Amino acid sequence: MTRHPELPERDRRILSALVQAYIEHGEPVSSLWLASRGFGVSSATLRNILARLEEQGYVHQPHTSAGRVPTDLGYRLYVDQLLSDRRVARPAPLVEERLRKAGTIDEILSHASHEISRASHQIGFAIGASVESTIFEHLEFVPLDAGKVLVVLVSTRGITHKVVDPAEVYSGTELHEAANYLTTEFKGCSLAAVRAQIVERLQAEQTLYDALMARAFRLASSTFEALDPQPAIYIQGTSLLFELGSGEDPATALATMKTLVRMMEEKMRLVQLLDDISGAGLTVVIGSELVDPELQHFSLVTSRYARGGRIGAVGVIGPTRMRYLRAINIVDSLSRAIDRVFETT
Amino acid sequence: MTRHPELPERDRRILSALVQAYIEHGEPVSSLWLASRGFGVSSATLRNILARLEEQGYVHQPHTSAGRVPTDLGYRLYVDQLLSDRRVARPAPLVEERLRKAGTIDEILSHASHEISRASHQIGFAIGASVESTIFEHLEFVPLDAGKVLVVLVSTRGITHKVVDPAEVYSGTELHEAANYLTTEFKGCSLAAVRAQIVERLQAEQTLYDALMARAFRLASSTFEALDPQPAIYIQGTSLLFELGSGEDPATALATMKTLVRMMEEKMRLVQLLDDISGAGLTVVIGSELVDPELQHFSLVTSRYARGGRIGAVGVIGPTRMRYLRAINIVDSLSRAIDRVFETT
DNA sequence: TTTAGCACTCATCGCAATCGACTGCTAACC
DNA sequence: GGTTAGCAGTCGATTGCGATGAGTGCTAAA
Repeated sequence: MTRHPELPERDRRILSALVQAYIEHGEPVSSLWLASRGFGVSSATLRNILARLEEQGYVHQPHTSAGRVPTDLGYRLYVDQLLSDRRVARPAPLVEERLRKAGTIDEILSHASHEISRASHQIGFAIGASVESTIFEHLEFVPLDAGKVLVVLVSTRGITHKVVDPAEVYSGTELHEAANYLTTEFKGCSLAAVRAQIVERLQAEQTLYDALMARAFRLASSTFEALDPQPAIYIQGTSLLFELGSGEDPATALATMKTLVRMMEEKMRLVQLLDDISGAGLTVVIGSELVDPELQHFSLVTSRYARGGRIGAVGVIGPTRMRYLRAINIVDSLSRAIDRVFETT
Repeated sequence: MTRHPELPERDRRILSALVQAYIEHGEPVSSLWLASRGFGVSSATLRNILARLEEQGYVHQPHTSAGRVPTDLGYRLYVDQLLSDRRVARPAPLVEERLRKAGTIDEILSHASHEISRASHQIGFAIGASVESTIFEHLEFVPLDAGKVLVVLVSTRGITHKVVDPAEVYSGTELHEAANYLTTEFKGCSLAAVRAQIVERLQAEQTLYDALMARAFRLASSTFEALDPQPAIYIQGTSLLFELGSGEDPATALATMKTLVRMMEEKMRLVQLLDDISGAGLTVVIGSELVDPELQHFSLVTSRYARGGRIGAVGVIGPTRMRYLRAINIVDSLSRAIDRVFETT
């Protein structure tokens, strides 16, 4: 995992120190400041090194008489170093316990995103599986007043319900039998497959040799036709938005908030973004490495999980100048916790 | 509804024009500008009048050589005048139709808040009933894998579900019978009453002359014990946050956003706030009239609804400098639409 | 009571001077 | 060759100041 082999060890240490300092204080780092941090060299030497690092594209000067700020490439080297040096994240048994107590997948993911946000002081998110990879488990029809029917659908994604108002009237026992029939028929199939099957069989209705089944399918169709094809996404930490902006000038902070609030609303864009990030396991994507031009100033730390038939991702989104070490550890330990919880469910 | 009787008609007209101008342009209004709007008097006269209005607390000067800005009292007079002159809001049949299509109360209120936000370009909200005023309708237990049970609770508030993992094992038919028993037993009671009854009967378990009922109550207890005592609240329009701030200086806009984002997170505070507003029907509360010191610069336009056993409120929150006329009409027509929808459900 | 005229106030803008935090470069040094 | 002290140079940030102009309050006349 060690890229950038051309860079001497000392330069690399200095660059890391610079990145850390910038992350901590948010101001351009000067040669004098670095010299005071005990590298055994003077500020003049550091100036030479910094000039070289700038030539190589790792750092950048906002203006001639200013210190240096890491570029995305600089962050990249810093993060790569973190990832290669890193020990396995210490487990967080307390958090895992709390996740385990949450019943449905929805609740688990909601908790997870909340936990990530709380610990990282950034916006945390968790994303579940799409209909393609969600497995149908159970269906139940509950009669309500006035001929309406409550449909309860249980799948690996969790439980969803919906009230439908069918044209025909169904008796209580009929509903019960229909649900039983559909459950045994489709148990173990993906939701997408179930939906396809239902459409298919309805179109060739004559093949349905039993009136009960025909009615069952008509009832089921309204449940499955409107299934959201996108995976659920949980986002937490909107209130931290304005903390990230503190210390910087108001106009920048405002722009940052705008972008992120818009992102939060356009959840689908975030889903798309995460789909694009192909890497398995823990991944860090920094600023310009993201395709979306609006997100040039943000970084994404994500980790996929895939256990017990459930797949998805958890992660953090924040400014490129974020505490990567902390974020990486939190995301990693959370995704491991989710793995374990799903494994034993 | 006409307060401030001491104010001459002409002064009042001028004040209204000033408020409208300020709402529209967001800049202090000068005597010259007002003179150009055809009151038949010169700017000098207007200056005299404005000086008097300032003395009476209706307007305020940011600094000596600036125009006038309405105070909260000024807004109050303007709004009172609007309310007394106002015709009944024109109905919005399209919106009502859309609301009617939404099945559950949750969906109706969610739609309503969204509609309010969209139409008013402010943050819209809708708030439902608390457990005290929600009526129990129906209960269903659905067996899942590994002894877990899905509890589906239908009430006037909508449908909620929950997975419980009971210590005992229940058969499918037993669950069915238990649900039927509990449903017939409690149908029509408020959720709060149901909860109280269950606790009571469990504590005096010996009075339960039937093992089935005893088990049914134990199962039901876990469903009802954790019922959220607070009413549901739906908030929409967060993305409009930054539109309100545009045009003003970034620091102010940032502060505004901070406050509102925090409000959105602390939903309970908003609920409390709404409870404090006692007035029936349409109410406008302006800036300092709100107790909360953080909300000094915001106004609230709300309207209660109460039909078909459901009570609650819908409304708009925005800066004191908001388009009151528009907000009032929207909130009023929406709350009437909700009234009608609930009436015929 | 209204109005014209006028002096006065005060935020805003542009501009020049100053300050100071850093750098880049050169020349000496190990 | 790498390192360091010293110094000139750059450029953003801050400060001070005068001009500008929008808008008021006041006074005296209509």
